Amino acid sequence: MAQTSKKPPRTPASAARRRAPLDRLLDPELFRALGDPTRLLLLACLCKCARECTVSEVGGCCDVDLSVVSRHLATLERAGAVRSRREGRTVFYAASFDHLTTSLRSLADALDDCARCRTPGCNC
Amino acid sequence: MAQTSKKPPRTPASAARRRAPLDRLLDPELFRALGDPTRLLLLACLCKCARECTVSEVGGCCDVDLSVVSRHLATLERAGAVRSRREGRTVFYAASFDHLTTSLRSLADALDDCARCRTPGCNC
DNA sequence: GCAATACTTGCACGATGGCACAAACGAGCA
DNA sequence: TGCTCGTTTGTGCCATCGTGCAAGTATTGC
Repeated sequence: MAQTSKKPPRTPASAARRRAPLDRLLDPELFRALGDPTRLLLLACLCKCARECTVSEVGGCCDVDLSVVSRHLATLERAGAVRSRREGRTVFYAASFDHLTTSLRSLADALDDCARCRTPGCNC
Repeated sequence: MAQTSKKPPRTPASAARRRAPLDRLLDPELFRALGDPTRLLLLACLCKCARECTVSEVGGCCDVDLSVVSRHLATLERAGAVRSRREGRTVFYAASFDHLTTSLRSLADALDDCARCRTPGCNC
C-alpha cells in the first residue's frame, strides 16, 4: 500500500525503548478470549477478587454451568489472561495482571509509534 | 460491597488519567472485533498506512472478497477501532489511534489498580 | 474400599460468524 | 439517460462457538 511522507517522523521520548512490531502484538487469540461477555465476567471476577479463586467460586459470579466456567477459564488461560495452580483436587485461578497490562501497553505503544511515524514503507 | 474510601497509592503516570471501573472498560464488542485474524490484518494495514485508505485499498492487503472487507471495516468502526469518511462514492477509513490507545491504557490502568488493591470486596 | 468433592471431557444442539457470489445502491460522468 | 466505479446488502453455505447435561477422572475423607 502506498504511503506518503507529509509529516516528518517525530521521535517521542518513549521511543528510546525497543518496540515489538505491531503485527506481533495484534494477537487474535487474546482478543478472541476477551471477546465473550461471560468470559469477561469471569475475568472481572478474578481481577476484583483479592486472592486466587477456585473454579466453583468464580462460577458463582455468573449463571452458567460449572462445565462452561471450566472451559472459559481454560480458554482465558490459553490466551494468557489468567493462570492456574492445582492443589489437590481444587484448581486455583488468578488474573495474569502482568501479562495483561504488558500486552495492552505494548500494543498501545506500538499504535502510538504507528500514528507518529510517517516514513513511507516503514513497517513500524 | 463498594469500598471507595481507601485506595492504594498510584503511580504518577496512571494517576494522571481519570479512572473508569473495570467492568466498563472490559468491552466485549471491541475485543470481539479485534478477535478475528482477517480484521486484525485490515486494522494493521490501516495503522501502517500513513493516510486514509479506501475500502478497495485496504482490501488489497488480504485475499478476501471486497464485500467481506466492507463488512469487517464496518465491524471495526462499530467497535471504535477505525473511523470512516465518505467522499462522493468512495469511503475513506483510518485507524482510530486515539480511541484504541486510550481504551487499552485505561484498561491497563484499571487492571493495575485491581492488582494493587487487596481490599476484599472492593469493586475497584 | 467406598463415597463425596472438585473439576474436566464427551456430546448434542442452536446460534453466530466468516465467507463468496450476486445483486443493489449511489455518485460521477459522457 | 445510460454507463461505470466504489461500496454495501442479500443470500446461502459451512465451520466454529457457547451452552447444558451427563459421564468420566482425580483427589480427599470416612
